[in-house]
Amino acid sequence: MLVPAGRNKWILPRTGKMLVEGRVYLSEKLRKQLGNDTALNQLAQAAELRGAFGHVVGLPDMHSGFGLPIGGVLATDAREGVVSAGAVGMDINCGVRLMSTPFPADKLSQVELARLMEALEQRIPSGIGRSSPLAQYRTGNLEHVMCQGSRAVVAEGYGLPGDISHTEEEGCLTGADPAALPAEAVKRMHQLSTLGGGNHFLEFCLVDRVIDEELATRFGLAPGTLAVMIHSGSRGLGHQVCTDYSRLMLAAAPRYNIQLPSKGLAAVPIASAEGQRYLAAMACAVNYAFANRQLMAHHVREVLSRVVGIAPGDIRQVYDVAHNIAKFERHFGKDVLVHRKGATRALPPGHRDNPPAYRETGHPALIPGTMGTGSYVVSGTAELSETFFSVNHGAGRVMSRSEARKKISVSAMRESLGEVKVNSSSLKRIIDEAPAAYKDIDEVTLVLASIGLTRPVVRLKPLAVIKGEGDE
DNA sequence: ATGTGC
Repeated sequence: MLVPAGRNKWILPRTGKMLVEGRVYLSEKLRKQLGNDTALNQLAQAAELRGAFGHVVGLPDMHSGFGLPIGGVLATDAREGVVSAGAVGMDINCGVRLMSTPFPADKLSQVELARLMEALEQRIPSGIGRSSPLAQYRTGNLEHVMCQGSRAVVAEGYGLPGDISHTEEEGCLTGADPAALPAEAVKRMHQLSTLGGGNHFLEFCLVDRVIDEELATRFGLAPGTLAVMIHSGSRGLGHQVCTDYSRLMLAAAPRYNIQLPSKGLAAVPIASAEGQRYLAAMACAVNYAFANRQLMAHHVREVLSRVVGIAPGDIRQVYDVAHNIAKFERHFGKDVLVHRKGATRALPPGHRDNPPAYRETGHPALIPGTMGTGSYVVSGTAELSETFFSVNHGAGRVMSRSEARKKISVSAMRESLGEVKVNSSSLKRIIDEAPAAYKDIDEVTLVLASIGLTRPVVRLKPLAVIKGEGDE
């Protein structure tokens, strides 16, 4: 199915109803690992959607998802093209925030680390179905959060102004309209400041390896220091927006003479009333997710200052990026809607959409690895234009959750975690997140770096991780 | 990913 196109690069040729070809970035090893995964079919199907522009992209962590594969990018013509809820994904603005500290990680005792975890667990509920620990965010009257994102909660005292300038879109995607939210979604916006389950986590880590000294310095990441990574999204709200609009798009597509390649890729014209409403509802969920991570970052500051005495102002936000989002951008001289699903934007040095602090360097792109293994901070280069300035969002699964539960034993998982502290007393409840269920983060991250599309900046090593538990 | 499935 894939035709080699140079080192770590493959073409998915145009066949059948595909309007554009696919470009897929995999090492030989990853291509073998992917095999004939349905992800390649899903990528080919996405290329059939009206207005598909340039090429569809499969990133090194790609694996099958609902509609578009996770680790997939689809750009559609902003005027003539469609928008697909499934091409953004269930967890709208699932994303990652990285905070740096000046604190030397080797000065942190195991007792202090345990205390940090305990204190954070008290403040941040995790797992499925949990409600906000903060009364004012359980009222359902959250129009300001939907419309202003991070800014709304920083204004209420949860954060520092620098957090906003160090967040993608400054923590607020334009075009949000709470009136576009489905009734069922409105019922589910009581979860601000909660972590969630699955691959979401809150991690204390160490800036372990500095690969690019100049960029690491510019990003404020000093070797040996303690850092914190928050991986979470829009919780039940985003899930409901995707579910309801995907169903609506499926019903509406025939009215616009749109032939759908699959249910998961249900789509309507961007210009249609349904398309506009989806984008307005999606922006609400995007902003809710930015605010969610903002609130958790506030708790991280409080706990770090209380337990180990780091001044809150010294805990800086490196950046916050979205992994599941659709945004209007300009590429190859054309206005397009870029759907990124399990993909992170990574703008190159000098790009005007960079935040001012990172205009010259390109903003940091955050790639969380698997629990217990490691994560990367990378930066995009000008050559990354061929992926619409997108990089992989993680390591990518090699097994489904159910497969992982069958094949991985608790003892094997415990061994693979090594010294990493885990909050969960029952590894069985998070076994679908075992490192063995994922690809190798080093291998995956180096695919784009080795062909000059990204510059790896630092590798982070986990010290302790908080995960939401599922069922046994 | 998810008050976890048409």
